[in-house]
Amino acid sequence: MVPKVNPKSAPSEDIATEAWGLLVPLVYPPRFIEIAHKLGVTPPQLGALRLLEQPQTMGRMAEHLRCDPSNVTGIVDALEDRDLAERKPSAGDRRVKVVELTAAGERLRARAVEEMFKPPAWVKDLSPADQRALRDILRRAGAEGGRPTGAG
Amino acid sequence: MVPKVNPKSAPSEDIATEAWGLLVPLVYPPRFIEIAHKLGVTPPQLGALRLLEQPQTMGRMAEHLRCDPSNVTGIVDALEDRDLAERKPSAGDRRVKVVELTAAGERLRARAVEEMFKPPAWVKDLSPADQRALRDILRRAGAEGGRPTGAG
DNA sequence: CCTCGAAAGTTGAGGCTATCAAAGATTACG
DNA sequence: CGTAATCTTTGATAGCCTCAACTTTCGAGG
Repeated sequence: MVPKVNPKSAPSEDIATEAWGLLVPLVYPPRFIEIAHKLGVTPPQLGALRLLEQPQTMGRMAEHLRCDPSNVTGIVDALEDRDLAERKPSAGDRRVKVVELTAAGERLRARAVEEMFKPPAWVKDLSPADQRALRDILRRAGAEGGRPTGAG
Repeated sequence: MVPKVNPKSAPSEDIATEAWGLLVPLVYPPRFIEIAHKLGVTPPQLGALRLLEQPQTMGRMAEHLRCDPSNVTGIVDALEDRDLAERKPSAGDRRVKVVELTAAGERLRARAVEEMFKPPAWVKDLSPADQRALRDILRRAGAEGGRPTGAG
C-alpha cells in the first residue's frame, strides 16, 4: 500500500541485513519533517535548534549539520528574525560568533525534544517484553559504538 | 562528541520512550542523504527512484512522497533529463502520465536499494543473538501495523 | 612593527526543492 | 450538452544548499 524498499529485492544474506531491512521502513518516515512542520519551523531550523542545547559557534554548527558554513548564516538569520536565537561575539576571538537560544528558543527546543522522544506507534504497540528487549539491544548497540549521530 | 538529543533531558516515563530515545540517534543520521550523494542524485530524486520499482502515476508519486503534485513535476523532469526515467501516456486516461524507469534508471535504483540495505555498523556489530532478537521484534512490529512508510 | 598565511563568517550566483494559486486538458455525471 | 471533478503543469515566491570570492581577525616570523 505504500512505497517501500521491497525486501524481496534485497540481498538478505545475513541477519543484520534482514533486521536493518525491517527497521528502515519503520524509521525512515520523515518524522523530523513532521515535527518541524508541527512546531512551525523548517527542518534545517529544527536541526539547528536541536544543536543549541548549549551555545555553539557558527563553525561548529556547520560541522554538526554537515553543511557549508555559509549555509548556517541563513539558518541562524532566520532564527534571529524570529527571536529564537541570537549571535553574540566571542570573548577571546573576535572572528567567532556564538549562537545562543533566547528564552523563546529554549521553550521551542524543549517542545521539539519532547516531540522527538515520543515513541511512534509501532514501538508503543510492542509487548512489554519486546520493548524491554529492544531497549536492551539498543543500549548495547549504543554503548559499543560512540559513533557520530550528526543529524540534519 | 556529537550533537544528540540528550537522553537526560527526556521524559523517559516508560520503556517505549526509552527504547525510542536510544533508537533515534542510531538512525537519525542522514543515511538517505549520504546515499543520494554517493550515487550522484539529490535526495528527492532518490526518493522518487525508490518508488519506481514499478511504474507510477505522477499523482501516486506525490502521495507517496507526501508532497504537492506540482513538486513531482520538477523531480521527474530532472530524472528525465538524465535519462533515468520517462513519462508515458496512460492508456485509459489521457490526463494521467505514468513514469517508468529506463534501463539506466533501473541500474541506479538497484544500486540504491543495495546501499539502503547495507546495515550500519551498529547493527552488524551486534551479537548474533541480538541480531536475531532485533529482527524478530521488528518483524512483529511490522506485522501488526500495516502502517504507511512513505519516505522522502 | 609588519607582513603573510590561515581561520571565521558573510555575501552573491546558481541550482534544487517546496508550497500555493491558477490554468489547461480530460473525464464523469446529470 | 454542460458543469463539476480530476490530473498535471506553470508561475510566483521562499528556503536550503554548495561553491567561489571577500572581509575581518588572529598568529607566527622576520
